[in-house]
Amino acid sequence: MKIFMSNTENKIDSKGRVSIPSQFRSVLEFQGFAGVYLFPSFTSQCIDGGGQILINQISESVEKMQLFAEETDALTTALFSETYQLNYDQDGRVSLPGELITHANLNDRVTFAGLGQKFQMWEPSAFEEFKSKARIKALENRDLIGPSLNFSSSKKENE
Amino acid sequence: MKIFMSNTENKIDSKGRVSIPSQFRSVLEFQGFAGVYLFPSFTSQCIDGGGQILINQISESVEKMQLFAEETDALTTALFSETYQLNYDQDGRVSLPGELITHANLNDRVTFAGLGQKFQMWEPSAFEEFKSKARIKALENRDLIGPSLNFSSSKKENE
DNA sequence: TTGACTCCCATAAAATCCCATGATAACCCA
DNA sequence: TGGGTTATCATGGGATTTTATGGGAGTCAA
Repeated sequence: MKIFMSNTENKIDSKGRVSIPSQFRSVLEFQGFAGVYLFPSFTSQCIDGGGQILINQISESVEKMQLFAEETDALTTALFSETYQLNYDQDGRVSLPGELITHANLNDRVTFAGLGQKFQMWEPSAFEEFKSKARIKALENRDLIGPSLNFSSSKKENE
Repeated sequence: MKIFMSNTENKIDSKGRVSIPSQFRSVLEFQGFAGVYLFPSFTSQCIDGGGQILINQISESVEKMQLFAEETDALTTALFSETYQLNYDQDGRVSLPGELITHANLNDRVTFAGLGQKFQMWEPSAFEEFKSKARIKALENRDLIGPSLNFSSSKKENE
């Protein structure tokens, strides 16, 4: 299973285009669609992104809901109305909708961060800040992760 | 599976015409019919819309109800008598029936919002209001959605 | 014949295609 | 192992296409 990992900082050019990192593209295309799905994160000032698998998971979870219920409308509005399907061009670039740029407070650079089945796009300095906090949380919650990871023995390596 | 997503604000011109967003058109045509089905929303002051798949879903769910004849008639009347099948022209535009314009309280602009298998048409400022409420409801109901979304991680951010 | 609707064309803005460049990484071969 | 060649990638920018929108002209029915 291919997943999104590592992080890279790319430029947003004068036309508003960004290159999707080539490693991410290979994950996306492996999922069967040469494009990305992007939406404002519910919890952070960043953009959440993923491929066909992520969208399928979301679609399936709402498929069985009632057709004409206000709750359904509210949920699907939150999920889909701010989600953008962007095919990238042959150079692997997309142009970001203004709504997403605003939400993530982007200027001319953006950091792509792989999170496994999805990824995030951050204003670079905001990402650095988030990352250092995430590291602390990860250490606190390391017992939530399966035994295959040997965090306890590596504790000392953090000097 | 192609679905309706993202949102765009389009103009209603002096002849009462509106462009169906091109991404929506590609979903509709993928369903085999170059037109839209529109009807007043049951629960909100907006227009519900969709393609052939949505209409099929509605028909099927009515059939499964096995109601008495009078009840079925009442339901199908309510559902279908106010439903308009509008073919768009070669520029992708339809002219909205007055009844729908009245129901959604439209002036010269309308926001198209994708909700997955259907979409909605709103007076732009009314949509903004609905969307912000929808976001809050979605956060409250985040457990309904699969683990793929980072809804759950937000719990920890209360610290 | 008037109004509603459609067809057709024009236009400006936005999105996309296409090609060029420099930087970096991967490769190859002596 | 080192040095040179090749491939890949991110990025810039011109050219082309698509899209939303305005408006003229034709069609049809009441």
